[in-house]
Order: sequence, then C-alpha cells, then structure tokens
Amino acid sequence: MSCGKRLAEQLHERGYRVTAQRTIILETIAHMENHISAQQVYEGARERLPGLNLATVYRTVESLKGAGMINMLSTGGEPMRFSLCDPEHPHSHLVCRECGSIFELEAEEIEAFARRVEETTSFRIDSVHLTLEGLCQICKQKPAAS
Amino acid sequence: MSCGKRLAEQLHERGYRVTAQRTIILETIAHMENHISAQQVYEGARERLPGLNLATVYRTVESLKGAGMINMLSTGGEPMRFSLCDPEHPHSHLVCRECGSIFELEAEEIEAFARRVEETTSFRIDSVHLTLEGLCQICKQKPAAS
DNA sequence: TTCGTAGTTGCAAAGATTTGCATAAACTTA
DNA sequence: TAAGTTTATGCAAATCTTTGCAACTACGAA
Ligand SMILES: [Mn+2]
Ligand SMILES: [Mn+2]
Ligand SMILES: [Zn+2]
Ligand SMILES: [Zn+2]
Repeated sequence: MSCGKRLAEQLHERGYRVTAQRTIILETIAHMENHISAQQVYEGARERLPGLNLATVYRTVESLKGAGMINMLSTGGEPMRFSLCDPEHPHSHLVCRECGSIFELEAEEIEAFARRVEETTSFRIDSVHLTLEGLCQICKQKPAAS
Repeated sequence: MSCGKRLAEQLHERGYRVTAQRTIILETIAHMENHISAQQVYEGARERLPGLNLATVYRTVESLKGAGMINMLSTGGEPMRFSLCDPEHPHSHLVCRECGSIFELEAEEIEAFARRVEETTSFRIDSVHLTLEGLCQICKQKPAAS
C-alpha cells in the first residue's frame, strides 16, 4: 500500500474525515525531511491542489495534531513548523536561544520524566515532542548579550 | 526599597537599559496574580504611560525574557502570556488539551530531568518553565473527539 | 445508490506578532 | 553637565494565525 493511502487510512481510523486537502497536506509534510512551516506546506500542497487555501493548512495541521499524526515545533521567534510523527523515532528538541541551532533529544531521555509526572499528577502527558530552550555548547561559553 | 525600584535595578545589573516602558511593563506583570497576555499588559501599562505602543510591549517582553525576569506561557491556540519570574517559586505547567485547565508542576519534578539533559548533551537548559500538554484527570476518562 | 447531516473548505476579515525606519531617550565619556 | 554613541520607542506596514460564514463534501443510513 502506498504511503499516502496508509496515512489516509490512519486518519479515518482515528475518526477524522478523509479529504483531498488533508491527504495531500499530510503527504506534503511526510515527504519533507525536516519540520516545515505553514507557508511551505501551503506552497508544496498547492502544486497538487491549486485551489488550496492557507487557512485550510492551519486548520488541517490542527486536526492532524489532534489525530497524533504530526508534531509541532515552535522555536522562539520563528513561525510554527510541522513534521510527520514517526513512532519509530520519538524525540524532542533543544533549541539554542543565541544561534538558533537545533539538536534532537532521544525519547528515552524524557520517558522516565513523563512517566513520573503522570504518576504524581494523574495527568496524561501527550506523547511528548518537547522543545527546550537554552544555550548550545558553543554559545554558553560566550558572555551574555543584551 | 520599592518593588518597582528593585526590579529596575535588576534590569540594570543584567545589562539592560532602564526605560519607563520597561519599568512599567515589568511592574504591570509583577502586580498580576496570573499570567497575562500582551494585550492585557498593554492595557494595564498604558494607564500609567499613555503613549505606550503595543509593539513596545512585544519587544519589551522579549527583552525581559532575555533578562530572565519573566516567564512565558503558550497554551495551544491562545495567545502567549507572561508572568514575573519568581525564584522563590519555580514551576512548570500542565495544560489539558481538552478543557484548557492548567495545573502547576513543582520544580523538583523536572530538576533531575533538566540536569540529566545538561549532562548528556552539554547544552545549558534555561531555568525551565516548561509547558506540557495532555489530558487532565477528568478529560482522560472521556472518549476522544474529532 | 441516494439522501441527510455533520464536518470541511474557501474567502474575507479580524486578531496576534514582528519588523523597518526615523526619532527619542539612556548611558558613556569627557 | 554636555556631547557622542548606542539602544529603545512609536508608528505604520508586513507577516503569521485564527475565525465567521456560506457553499461544499464525506460518509453513514436508508
Ligand atoms: Mn521533531
Ligand atoms: Mn507559570
Ligand atoms: Zn548556540
Ligand atoms: Zn481537561
């Protein structure tokens, strides 16, 4: 079965209607290597669906997030970006507040933490795709700017 | 020494210029019990500084964040909100994706995690004011919506 | 297959946040 | 205290994101 078809099926299984917009937006995000912005999703998807509207992209990524099929990444300042949620490679991100560089953090690093939070709070944590801010190895050696 | 004066002094110590806008915006945030939006900061601060511009509020909260004097809280959908960073009460937040309710998570819960991340990555994590999404105790019992 | 209904979309307008630029104010130095 | 230098502010415009509403479409029931 094709990649797009399998994704559409998952969408259906989770109770979401399968529309051309959702299918194509999902495939557009899936075929990108990195996290991409709404504008980039829009440009990519519009090639296959010319009438597509940017508002639909925003509403769709919201739905896809709800379906647990994509991750969102918001790095300070820059617009929100999206990526396919790959259960094979759960991870979070470290973003350097100085130079903007991004590092991945494997899921094991945060799993124990998430489980403990669930125990002590009876809150169910979403399969976490955290973004932690801070300073990378290089930037933390320089003096602070104002 | 007055609360506002002490805050202004801190700002100066950290290498930021002390302007009327920064001082009043900082006090406005400090005097609020909860996290408030840029619009609310603007309305509050403008009472004491009528010429204040909303763009200045945005630029100022960015600076105050850089100075480590305020926290930012972004709960899915709603606009960003701000609060005074109180070293006496470090915490993070759990936001329910269904009902929007917010719970606090004491700092001890995440300290060990942050330290471990710092060790394994040589990345310096900002004094963390994390926001974790998930389902609260009540909402996690109901079936999922689409 | 057809129909009815609830959920989606496009469009336009509103709301939220950022940015360029000229002016004004803060801090440094003399 | 009086420049001179650097940074912050106001304003307007740009960019990013959300929303109301009427038309459209997916999909379960008949
Ligand atoms: Mn990611
Ligand atoms: Mn808080
Ligand atoms: Zn860096
Ligand atoms: Zn809830």
